[in-house]
Amino acid sequence: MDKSFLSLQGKTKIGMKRTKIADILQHSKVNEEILVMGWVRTKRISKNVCFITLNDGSCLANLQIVIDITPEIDELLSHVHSGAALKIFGVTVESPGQGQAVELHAKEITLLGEANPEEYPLQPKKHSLEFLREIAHLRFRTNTFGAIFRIRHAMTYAIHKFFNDKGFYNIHTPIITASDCEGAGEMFRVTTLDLYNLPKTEDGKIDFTQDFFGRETNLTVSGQLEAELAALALSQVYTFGPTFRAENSNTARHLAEFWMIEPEMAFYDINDDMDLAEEMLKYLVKYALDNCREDLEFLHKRREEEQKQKPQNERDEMGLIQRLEFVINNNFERITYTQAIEILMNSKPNKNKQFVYSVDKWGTDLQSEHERYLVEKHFKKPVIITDYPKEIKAFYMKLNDDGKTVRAMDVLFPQIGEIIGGSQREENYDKLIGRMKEVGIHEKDMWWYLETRKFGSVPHSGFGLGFERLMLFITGMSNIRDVIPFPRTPKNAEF
RNA sequence: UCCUCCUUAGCUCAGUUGGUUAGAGCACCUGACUGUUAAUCAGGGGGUCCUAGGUUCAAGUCCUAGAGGGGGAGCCA
Repeated sequence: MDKSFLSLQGKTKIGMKRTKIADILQHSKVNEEILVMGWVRTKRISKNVCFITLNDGSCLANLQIVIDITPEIDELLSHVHSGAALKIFGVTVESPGQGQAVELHAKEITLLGEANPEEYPLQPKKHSLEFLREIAHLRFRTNTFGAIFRIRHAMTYAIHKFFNDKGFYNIHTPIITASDCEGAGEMFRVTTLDLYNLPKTEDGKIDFTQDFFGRETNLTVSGQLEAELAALALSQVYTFGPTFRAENSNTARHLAEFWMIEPEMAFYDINDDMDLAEEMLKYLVKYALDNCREDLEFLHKRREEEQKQKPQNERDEMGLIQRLEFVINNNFERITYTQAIEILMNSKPNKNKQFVYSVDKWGTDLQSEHERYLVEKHFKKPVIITDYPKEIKAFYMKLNDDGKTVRAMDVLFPQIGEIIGGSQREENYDKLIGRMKEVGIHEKDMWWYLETRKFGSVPHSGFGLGFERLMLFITGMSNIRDVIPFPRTPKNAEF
């Protein structure tokens, strides 16, 4: 017999199914026979009774297990520590203690997996997020990361539901690509060539014709161009997949590998595009509030504690939940780049030279501090800025009649800055060729993209939403490494 | 990549002007306790003071270089 198996009264029914803790806490009445499995958070033991809080990830809350101590059970319990996995058969009883309505009176306990307390790093106390990042394989077992990754799942589902309900089709765009069309940043090379013995051409360059694809290939930086191809037949499509940037960005808002949602819609102009972006963001925030209440309230309290550590002037004006509700209940402010520059030039911090980069002329890109001023100080709500100078935007964006600006739109959120970047696309073949020449993109590399402008070209628009940026906003976390299970950043690909 | 701060027990941190054997709380182990909620109380074990070099009679503490991490910036989503 399994040594770790110990029966108090031996009543497990053969074939009995496990009940999730979320279901027990929500639906169970007293005096029900139940089988649970999960991981020990804490154990408190005295002479005659032992309390174990058990968590199985189905919800934030733990189930309290109550065990009457006998000599045999005492021996088993000496092997039970934080992190151990248990299977428990018992009967639900009304809890005489504080903190929970029902608890499980154990009849039979099986130790599924021990956790050596000398080595197990998680304790029933606050750990720093930096420390937990170093044990990303175990941080799922904390309240904070349990909540975050349950919400992350809910947001993934809500995104697919939102688009599905609107008649969009999900398109899987390639992860390995030969084009660097967007110029969105440094790319990761994909190759099967022997790096210690590279084949060379006669003029001494690397001979990529011998590589796996017979040409240079990279990991994608965006699925947008491929999504456009699909949109010009299926009308409304979206991608939701991983994207990669080899930029040496060391910030709390950048990852080398992140997930992006890129809807692309035929017959949409820039205003339709903005309407969709705003509708989607509000839908997702509302979905989180409606479906992730317990986890959000935990993160709300967590953030409140965090804010107390900060000096008064750096604290948030709103709590996490208030901020989410505020986004749902207020329309986003829509202004042009030109209006934004005017507001900034006349702003107090600009006149008092409080900006690191002062705003003195039309045409320069907005810095983080300027975006934050507009969103957090001037309008105090999400802002959409449109019609940027063409020089600071990508080649595929539709040129306005003024010849100077393009129909781009950026959605700016408090705390995190740019959460969405999008545009109406240039559907005119000649204008698109002209812009490509200006920025130095070769026609022959983009022949397939250009053909859509030759065969039944229509006005169309789209945008990109950084999934982890959305997660930052929803969870109130401040570092992007804490809203993706296994972050990829410069010098870090552990796990 | 730039600026800036940090690195002391498993974790969170203290460590005075450079001066004897480097401390606390939590965790762990032992004991006490009939209901705990990060239980409580008493006792115990636990250290490459990030690494390398230097200054000094003496370095956790000062200097130089490197590694790792945080915050901010750039680039962007």
